[in-house]
Amino acid sequence: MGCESIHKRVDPFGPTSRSQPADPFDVPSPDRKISESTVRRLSEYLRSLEALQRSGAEMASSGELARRAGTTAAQVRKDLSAFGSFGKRGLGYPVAPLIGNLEEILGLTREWRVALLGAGRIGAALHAYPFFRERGFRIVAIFDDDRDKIGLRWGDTPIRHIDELEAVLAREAVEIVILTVPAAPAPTLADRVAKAGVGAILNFAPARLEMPSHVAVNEVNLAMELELLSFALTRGESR
Amino acid sequence: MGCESIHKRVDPFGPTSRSQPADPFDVPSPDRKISESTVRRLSEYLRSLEALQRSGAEMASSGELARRAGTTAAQVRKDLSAFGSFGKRGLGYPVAPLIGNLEEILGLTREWRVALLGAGRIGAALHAYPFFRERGFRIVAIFDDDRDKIGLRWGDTPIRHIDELEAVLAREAVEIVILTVPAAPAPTLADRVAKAGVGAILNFAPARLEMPSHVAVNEVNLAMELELLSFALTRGESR
DNA sequence: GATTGTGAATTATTTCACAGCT
DNA sequence: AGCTGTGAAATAATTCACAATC
Repeated sequence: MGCESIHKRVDPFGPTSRSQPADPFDVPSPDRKISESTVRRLSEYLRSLEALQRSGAEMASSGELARRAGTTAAQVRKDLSAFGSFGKRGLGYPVAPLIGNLEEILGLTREWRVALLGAGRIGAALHAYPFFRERGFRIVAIFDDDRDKIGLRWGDTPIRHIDELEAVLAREAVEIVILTVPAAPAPTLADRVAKAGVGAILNFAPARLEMPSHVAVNEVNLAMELELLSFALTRGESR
Repeated sequence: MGCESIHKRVDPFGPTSRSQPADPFDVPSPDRKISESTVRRLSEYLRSLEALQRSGAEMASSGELARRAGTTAAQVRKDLSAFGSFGKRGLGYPVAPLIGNLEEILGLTREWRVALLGAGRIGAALHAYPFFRERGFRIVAIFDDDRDKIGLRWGDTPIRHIDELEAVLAREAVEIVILTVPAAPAPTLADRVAKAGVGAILNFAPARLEMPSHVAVNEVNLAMELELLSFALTRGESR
């Protein structure tokens, strides 16, 4: 989208790589291309499975998962089957192992080193969002260009000046940058981030970033989300 | 979508209604169903056109719009042609009038009365986001359940207790609710909001809302957006 | 008996290609 | 000559339906 996405252009859903040999949740890399909508649903399944686990369930059918994730049973099975055979016919999917499989597929079994570019309100909200830590997204650097903010700390992490961007991204081995700056500086900053070797950008600035295809970009446009509702209300009024 | 897209379930993209007779930007309501991805792109075109207008352009070709919005010329023409013939063959689309047309299509020519449900950091960031005002999304009510916050004001708007939800939604004629509460209370609150007659919900809580089909729901899941990048990095590493 | 995994059928979306204006 | 608007073709995503398995 979501879907898109629209916006949301994550290019490198390209073909396969080799999976590590001695992994408790060895997931076969699929040969067919995985669509963004499939990955979004996998993330929903993971959320649903965690809820199921909390409520004590050990097995879950594709129908149950579909109900919780807001899709169809066939869709659930198709999505999962792209990565392997995780279910038992007649019984469903084992909850705990499937959580492990999905974490493996989504790359959530390791820690990701994240930098926040823009220490404004959205940055602050994201920094405080407990989920990020829980899922292994660790904010290791924060940047801003406001001299008044430089040197302040959010938690343990000092706010550094944008001038130090390249040096700190390298030193901290940052892999993902979250861009929460205004639209105007966003494209230039994104270029610098990409040149510094960062492989993924989550962009909250209402600006389109043109990036080399090896950089994954995901756009979150809050304006657009409201406009979508405005459109729905405008057309839906008669129903 | 995104776009495809999971999450982001805005149902009522259903068929047509009558358009008002004496409108400066009378846009024919299309008969075919409009997909969410199309609406998302329309929003991008609007953004691109505004940038073009600022740089003094009077006409824009589908190719130029496509380049800026990150899609193809054919896609731009298809998307726009679903709502009418806005271009001039040989010349392109007139920038200013098309902005008007898109604002009309997206329902941005009127003011929308919005309530914020949850006065935490995400709520604060959204409240401060200047775009909302500019586009006519006016926050007329703020709710929280934290007694310490009740009575505080954000700008002109007092933070009210959730107990007053139904009364204030009705009194303020709220049309859109932005949910920035934790996952646990989200479904119950969404039900109350829907029962109170609100037609659209923008949900930031990581919880699936099951709503009657006349309520448009749009989910923004920040967790998922990062997981998408994690997936891309995990599979893309070899490229 | 229930439920998965998956080709085949269906439906949706995007791209092509070109006739028709300006 | 340049560019739109749009059917037709191609591609992608979803749903169906059923054999295989527990």
